[in-house]
Amino acid sequence: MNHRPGRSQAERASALALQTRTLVGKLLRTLRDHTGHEDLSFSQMSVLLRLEKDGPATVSTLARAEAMRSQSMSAVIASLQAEGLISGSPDPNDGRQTLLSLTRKCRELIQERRAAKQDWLTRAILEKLSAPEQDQLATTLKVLERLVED
Amino acid sequence: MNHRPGRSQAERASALALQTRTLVGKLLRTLRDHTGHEDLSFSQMSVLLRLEKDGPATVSTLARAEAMRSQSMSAVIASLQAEGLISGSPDPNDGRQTLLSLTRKCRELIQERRAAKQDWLTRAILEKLSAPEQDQLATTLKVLERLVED
DNA sequence: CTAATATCAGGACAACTGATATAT
DNA sequence: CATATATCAGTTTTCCTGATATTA
Repeated sequence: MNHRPGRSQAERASALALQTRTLVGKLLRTLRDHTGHEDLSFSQMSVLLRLEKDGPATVSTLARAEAMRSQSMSAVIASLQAEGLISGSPDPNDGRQTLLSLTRKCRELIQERRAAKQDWLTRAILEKLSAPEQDQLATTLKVLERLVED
Repeated sequence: MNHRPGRSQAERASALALQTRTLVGKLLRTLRDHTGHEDLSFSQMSVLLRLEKDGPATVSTLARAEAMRSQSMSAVIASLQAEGLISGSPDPNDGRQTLLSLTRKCRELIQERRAAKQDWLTRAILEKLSAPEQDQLATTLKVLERLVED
């Protein structure tokens, strides 16, 4: 169905761009809906999951990882600290930086949620995508990463 | 690299979910940055491109297509009408509905922008993705569509 | 009368810009 | 001094909820 004659590369890329753009918007809104209002926000959740996966990080590092300004990330961090989910300790090697890590309370919360399968996206991937489709998603995510790298 | 022993399906799905979540956030912010501030917003652009591709539509239809409330879509539409980019005419068959379509001015604007290759995402797809990667992206987009369908 | 469409009003949240303090 | 990190303050944008008018 692709590469059919009469359709230029540019037209094809343009159609792909529209599809991608729309899907990003839909996924964002759907994720936000399913993350829960009295719960954690989209950005808060991203930060927690990242810290859990990669270990302690600084505000700047997290901001870059999410393609967000450090001022915006500071606000996310402050809200998470206010809820006792992450804690910061000064970096002994560089006084400007603060190393952020998950509190025990947060780790327990994540474990609970994971056990209760409360993450909508994880559940959707498990239930609606076959193993080959999951592989394909993983590969495409790497490709898309290239687009936002700069 | 996938399906390696010792890693449960659930862990794999969880990791994929994190990657997906992060990418959605990054793509959204990157798209918003590149769409231009004094220009059209992310949502405005999505609506215009959709109307161009699929022809006239109603507020409700557009809202559903973007997984957004009709009240929110109404606001997007109002802003586009204020700029003279779309026009609405009452549906003769159903007095509740208004059929929205692109104005001549808007079509010309889109053509100009396309000729000037001003859409960042289209350009990025053309320049950074090989033809097979573009095919793969198209297939994965369909898979992801299933996740947000409900 | 019930359901669907669209809009108005008000509010919450996310992320921005600009300015500032501190440490390298 | 120039650069990097982090935060404070103020603002904009986007999208939401709830209520209302209109038409099917």
